[in-house]
Amino acid sequence: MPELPEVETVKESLKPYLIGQKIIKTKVHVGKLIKHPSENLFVEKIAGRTIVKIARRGKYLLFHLDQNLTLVIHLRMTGQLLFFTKKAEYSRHTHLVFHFDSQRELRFIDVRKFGLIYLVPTGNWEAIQGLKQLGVEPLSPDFTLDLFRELLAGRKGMLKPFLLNQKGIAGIGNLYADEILFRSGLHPKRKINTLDTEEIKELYGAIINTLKQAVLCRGTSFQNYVDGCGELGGFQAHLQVYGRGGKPCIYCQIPLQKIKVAGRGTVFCPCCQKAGDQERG
DNA sequence: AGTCAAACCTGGGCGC
DNA sequence: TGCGCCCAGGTTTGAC
Repeated sequence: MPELPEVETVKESLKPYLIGQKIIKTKVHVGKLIKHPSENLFVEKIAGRTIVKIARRGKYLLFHLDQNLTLVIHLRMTGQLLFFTKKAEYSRHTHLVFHFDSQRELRFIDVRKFGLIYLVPTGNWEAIQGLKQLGVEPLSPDFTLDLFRELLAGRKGMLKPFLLNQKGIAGIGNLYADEILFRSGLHPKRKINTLDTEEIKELYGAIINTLKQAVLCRGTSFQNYVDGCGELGGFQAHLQVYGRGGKPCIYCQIPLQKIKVAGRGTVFCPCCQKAGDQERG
C-alpha cells in the first residue's frame, strides 16, 4: 500500500544512489509487469540510458533518463524498489533487475505482481492513462483551499471515494483516507454536498497535515513497505484508525467500527466522525 | 454522475 | 497437518 508518503520516501531514498547511474542491462523475470512498450523493446531502449532525475507524481515514480525517455513505475500494493551495492541473493519475488556498473542493482520486488512499469518519451503520458489523468499534488502550492472548494463543487458522492479518486487529488490511498477523515472528524460516507465551510477547511487541513506528517515519518510500514534502502517507515506509530477496527477510539474510547465503503475496508469512530443523517455504520 | 462489483495476485489467518 | 475459504488493496473496466 505505498501511497504518496511512501512513494515520496522511496524516491528520496533512491536519489543519492541513482542520479548519474547508467543502466547497463535489465534482467526481466516477470515480463508482464512491463505494460509499455513490449518487453523486448523496453529492454532494448533502456540499455545504456543514464538516470538524470527522479520525481514523483501521485503514487507514480518517474525516473527521467537521457535521450528524452522516462521510466515510470507504480508499486501498487506490494511493490518494492531496492538498491543493492553488492551481489546478494535474489529474494523470492524479484521480478526485474536494473544493472548498473560496479555490481550495483535496482531490483523490483512484488509479491502480488500488481506493479506497473512503463518506458515512455518524457512528458508524453499517452500510454499511461492513470498518470495522464492524475489530479493535483496535495503537498504542492497548487493545492489551495480555493482549488479544493472547486474540486468539491457540484459533487454529491461520499467523502471517502472522493479522497481515493486520483483524478481529483493525487496520492491518497485507503490508509491515509481513513486517517484524514478521522482527523477531520468526518464520516467516510458523509455526502460531499452536505459539508459546511468549516468542515471543508477542516478536511483541507487534515489532508495536508496528515500527508506532511507521514512524509516526515518516512511513510507507514504496516505490511511490507520499506524504502529504497530497505529501511522501515515510522508513521505506523501515529495511526489513529487504520488497522484498529474494534479497538477504542483514542478520544472517546468507544470501539472503532470497521465497515465497507466503496468496496474498501474502512475504519472510523461512530462517535467522533459525524455522519449527515442517513448513515449509521 | 455515482455506485457497485469483478478482475488482477499471493500470502496470511481462520475454522474445521 | 492441511485443506478450503476469505481478506488485504490500487486501478481499470463494465453494468445498472
